[in-house]
Amino acid sequence: MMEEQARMMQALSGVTLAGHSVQGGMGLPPPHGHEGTDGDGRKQDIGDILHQIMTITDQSLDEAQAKKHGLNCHRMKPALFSVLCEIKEKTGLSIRGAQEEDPPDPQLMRLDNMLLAEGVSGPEKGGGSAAAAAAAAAAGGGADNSIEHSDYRAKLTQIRQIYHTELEKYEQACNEFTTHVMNLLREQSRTRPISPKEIERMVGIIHRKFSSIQMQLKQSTCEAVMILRSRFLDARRKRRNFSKQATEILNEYFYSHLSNPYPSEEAKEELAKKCSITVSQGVGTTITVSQVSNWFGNKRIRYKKNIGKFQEEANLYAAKTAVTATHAVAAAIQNSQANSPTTPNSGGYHTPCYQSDNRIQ
DNA sequence: GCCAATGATTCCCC
DNA sequence: GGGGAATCATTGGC
Repeated sequence: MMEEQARMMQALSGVTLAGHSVQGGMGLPPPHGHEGTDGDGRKQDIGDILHQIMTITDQSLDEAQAKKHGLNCHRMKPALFSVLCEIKEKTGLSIRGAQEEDPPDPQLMRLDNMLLAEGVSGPEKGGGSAAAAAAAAAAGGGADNSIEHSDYRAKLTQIRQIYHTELEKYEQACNEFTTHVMNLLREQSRTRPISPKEIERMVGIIHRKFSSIQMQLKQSTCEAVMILRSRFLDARRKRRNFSKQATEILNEYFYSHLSNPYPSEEAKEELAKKCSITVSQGVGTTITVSQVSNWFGNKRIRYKKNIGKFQEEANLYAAKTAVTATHAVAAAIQNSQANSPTTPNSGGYHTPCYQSDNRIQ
């Protein structure tokens, strides 16, 4: 370090301070040898000033402060600083400067593109994202997957919010830190040679550090989205057999409406609700309207294809519903006898109407 | 492991 | 858009 300083002093003693007057009128006491030739006198001046700077740390605090103040007010200070800055530029810093123009990181670009495609970064599209729709489409889902769809969107929105909050925090911290460092360097530039370029470089370094942190955030956000997507799609792709109770409810409806096994939207909703209640008691899953539609679609075709095979099942449900109907009628009669005459209880479901003929076309 | 059952998906038609 | 038909893919019993 001392060798470096000595080298700099040596170098400076031969430097021409272009554009700066170095003659007389100094804030400090006149240096020795001032009466010599003009060139020699200047060299001697600079040598003395540098000597004072170098020895400032060896003095007491008060002395040093006084000397520092004197040096700060010295009319040659700007010239000296500019030369020192020039030397710094020409030495190590210029090498670092060459590394500044980094090409855009391809990994960062990939992450940015992905976050944009998933709807995490960039403008929000209706609270969800095109990706949600794309995911639904990729899974081949029909229009009615609202439960899973909204769930996916809600989680994606959550990720989006966390991402933006964190990003904002990083940006704020980056700005605060940059301002702090810049102020510090500006303050220090009064006592040591710091060029604006150097400050710029320092800002660049800080920004790069913070963007590497941001990259980590982007990476973990991408991972979170990937996990969410895979879970969402897996949940849709995996087939789960309906519970026994759910199948019974659907079969009861099917065989009791064999003449017209096409439940209305309301009936489908009601069936889905009923099935979900029974299923949730057992497995913990819900059945959607589209699943009910699928079930009836499959059932109609399979029944039609092989009526013989399903005959036994049809009889079973016919008997079962007949018993239920008998009980309902008995209860109604009993009820009418006990109270005033009322209409027989038609039950929560549809009246059984089993027919031997197949009306599916 | 095989195979029937079954829920889901896709394509096509009306 | 809903339904039929074919097909895929998974489940569960043997």
